[in-house]
Amino acid sequence: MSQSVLRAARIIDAIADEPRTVMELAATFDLHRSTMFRELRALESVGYVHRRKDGRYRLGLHLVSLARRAFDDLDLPGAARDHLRTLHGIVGNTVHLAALVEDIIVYVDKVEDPSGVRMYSSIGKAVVPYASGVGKAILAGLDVGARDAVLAGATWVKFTENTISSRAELDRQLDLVTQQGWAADDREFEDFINCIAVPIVTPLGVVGALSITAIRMVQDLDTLKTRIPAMLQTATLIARELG
Amino acid sequence: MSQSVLRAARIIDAIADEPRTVMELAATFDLHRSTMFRELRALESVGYVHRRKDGRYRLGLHLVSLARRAFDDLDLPGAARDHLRTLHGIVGNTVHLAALVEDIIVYVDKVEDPSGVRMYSSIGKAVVPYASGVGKAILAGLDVGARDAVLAGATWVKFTENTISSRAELDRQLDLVTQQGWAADDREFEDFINCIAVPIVTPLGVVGALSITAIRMVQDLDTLKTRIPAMLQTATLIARELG
DNA sequence: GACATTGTTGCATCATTTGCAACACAGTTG
DNA sequence: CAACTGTGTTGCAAATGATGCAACAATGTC
Repeated sequence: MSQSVLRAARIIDAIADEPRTVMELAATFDLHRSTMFRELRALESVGYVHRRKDGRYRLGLHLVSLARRAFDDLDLPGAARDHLRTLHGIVGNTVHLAALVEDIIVYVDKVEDPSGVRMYSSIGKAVVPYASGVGKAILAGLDVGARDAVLAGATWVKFTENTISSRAELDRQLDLVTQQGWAADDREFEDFINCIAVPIVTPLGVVGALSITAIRMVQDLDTLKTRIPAMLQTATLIARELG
Repeated sequence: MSQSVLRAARIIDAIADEPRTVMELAATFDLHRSTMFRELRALESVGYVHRRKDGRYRLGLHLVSLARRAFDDLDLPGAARDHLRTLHGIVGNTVHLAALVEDIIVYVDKVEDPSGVRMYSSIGKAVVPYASGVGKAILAGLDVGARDAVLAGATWVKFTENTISSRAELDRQLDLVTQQGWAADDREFEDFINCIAVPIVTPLGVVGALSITAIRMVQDLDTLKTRIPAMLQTATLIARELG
């Protein structure tokens, strides 16, 4: 059973790449025309591919409706929950999880440091994208269009002296974030708080980010940076669990 | 080859319905556990399904990335083009095609009545959702959330005496549109113009609408209504071509 | 109008998938 | 704690389903 399904999946991928004819696909997969024809007919009957008037096959609509549900079922908090707690056990700091939900970034989970100061941040609260570690970690992984959408309502309020206050400056920083794979918030939202964030990247792109936070006087940014490897691994584990 | 693929598709649909275990699926499809296990492993290896920690399978992320492309490839104007011209040949009136593109409704094609008056409406122009036949035909097919999104920027300008000028009044009319399957624009945008519109509905939901337009003095609304069966059939043909 | 190319179907062969049995592992119960 | 129940997982021989072929249909091309 695996062979048929595997090949069907590869055929669908080929069609996703660009619409193809029966002959092209038969040649690509080294199959007889008749075989490929039957395969495509089967895929068409379940709505996975669709035959255009010109004879080429493209992806079918049923795939889209499936994906909508797959996306709705995507449970970032659920997938992350245990890993965040494990990370917290390692680093000790408050750990935040943020998700990108339709152009806005929202905190969806956090693990407080019981011994430390409780910080003001609540689950469900929207994140200021340009003034937070998770915001920057997520923005750095988006293409221009998506980045524009997230920043559409940006007011560029200067919360602190370090707050990024222009799109140009932000874009410059995001380039760096993309390169290094993590983002810092160096007193950019609150004067006494630092944080480091890493994106959670699935085959779909960035779906969220996680961060660790510290009071500046207790731990400086360089101390937090030593935690980056652990954070990256946590992010990878969460991504794997998602998909 | 068809049988394996067909069943795989049905299994995926079952999982889309809600996450399932190997045993449940084996029972549903009357297969041995081992067989279903192997099937799911194959589907997992290509990213179509994903095994959660609790052992249940849910849809995989690869499906979502496929769907994104499928959706991008969706070519409403291309699929509609010939059918619109055929319809124009039958009814004679100016035919418009509108698409719902990310919360806004846009004219994407039209067939002018060469003998009639050229009407002011251009391809690419955004439609006023509450003051047009195609707008109402589309809105009627959307759920509350999507309807809210489309109407987010609505100004409720009264273009004519008949223009709908409140959400409540619109919602009332849309109920009727949903019931009857078509929408009218009875001098609601321009005093001298009437139109009838029908939605184009795919398995994904409403993706657009088409309309026929007439100068009120030349053809009244009742005359236009006689064209509804032809329009509905055209919409069905277009939807079929899309999917 | 003949030719070339691709689409489409029936059929016998062949390969893949299937169910079984057996083992592994976890959670549960007496 | 040990036996048990339910599920996950793998090897193997039987059986079902997929494959290529050939032949025909349909379409476009020279």
